[in-house]
Amino acid sequence: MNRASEKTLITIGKLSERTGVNIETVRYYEKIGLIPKPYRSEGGNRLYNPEQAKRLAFIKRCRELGFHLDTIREFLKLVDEKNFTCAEIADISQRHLENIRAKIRDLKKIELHMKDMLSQCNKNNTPDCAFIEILFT
Amino acid sequence: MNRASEKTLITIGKLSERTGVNIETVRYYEKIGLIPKPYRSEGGNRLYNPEQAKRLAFIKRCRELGFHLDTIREFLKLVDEKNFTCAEIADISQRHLENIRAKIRDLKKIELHMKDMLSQCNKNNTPDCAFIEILFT
DNA sequence: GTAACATCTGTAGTAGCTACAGATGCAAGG
DNA sequence: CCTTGCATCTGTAGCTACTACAGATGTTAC
Repeated sequence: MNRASEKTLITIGKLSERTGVNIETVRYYEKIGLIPKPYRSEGGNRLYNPEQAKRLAFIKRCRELGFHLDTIREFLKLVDEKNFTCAEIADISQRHLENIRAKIRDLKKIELHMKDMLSQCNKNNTPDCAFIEILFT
Repeated sequence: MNRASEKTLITIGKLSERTGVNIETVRYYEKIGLIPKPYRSEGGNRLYNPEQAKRLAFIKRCRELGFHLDTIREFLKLVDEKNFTCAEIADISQRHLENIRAKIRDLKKIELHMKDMLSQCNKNNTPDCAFIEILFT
């Protein structure tokens, strides 16, 4: 650590604040080896540099897109080893996109089914409910 | 147990087969009190009657619609106690429908974002990937 | 120096299953 | 009657991706 990097080191609290990733989650990512072990202060508190913050932000964005941690791990490995091609990344992402589309289709089916059943309900204060009827028989 | 009911009792394997619910899952539902404890054979094997099979099928259908076990538990309690109104059931279901719609909206946003990023990829066998670029910076 | 806050480690809990291990139950064939 | 082989049994541990503590320290501002 040189003087310049010391200046830019931040605590886990600041890191969490800036990336929007929970402190506990940051420690969890470290534990499972998704992010490297950070520097420590003399007392033992974690200290992160901008590079590590960038890495965490990347993970956050991938998570928001619904990627599994294992897939993110794969992305990071490829990037770290500078051993990836756009075709390869695009392929993984394309498959993920298909999964998302499949999920949307599934949910739409459920939505339709729910809507349909609810439309058959009288919504009265009586114990005759089409929704329950349909599902129970 | 009378002679008639004895005839219709089925093992957990048959129950699983007929309802499409995994054997382990049936035992899990029993453990968490979602389904009542079944009869047992002299040797100790579980035996189910049609009523219990119907209950399990109801749970299965609710799960397929994405209801949480806690909600299903609530449904069953209301039905068991014959203490429900259509309005009440419809209300719970309506809220669930809203959740499903919210999920669909979220997934559609992700789909769009993914599609957009992927369209910027050159898909070459080179390590310059728009997808990674966008997420890393 | 001390109060107040941040961070530390380690463990246990969440949902809804699933996957064993190792011991029995049970039904059919010889 | 006995064996073979499949079905079930109990109990525990694992999965994903976190989250929530407890109880002990680090750090900072006054």
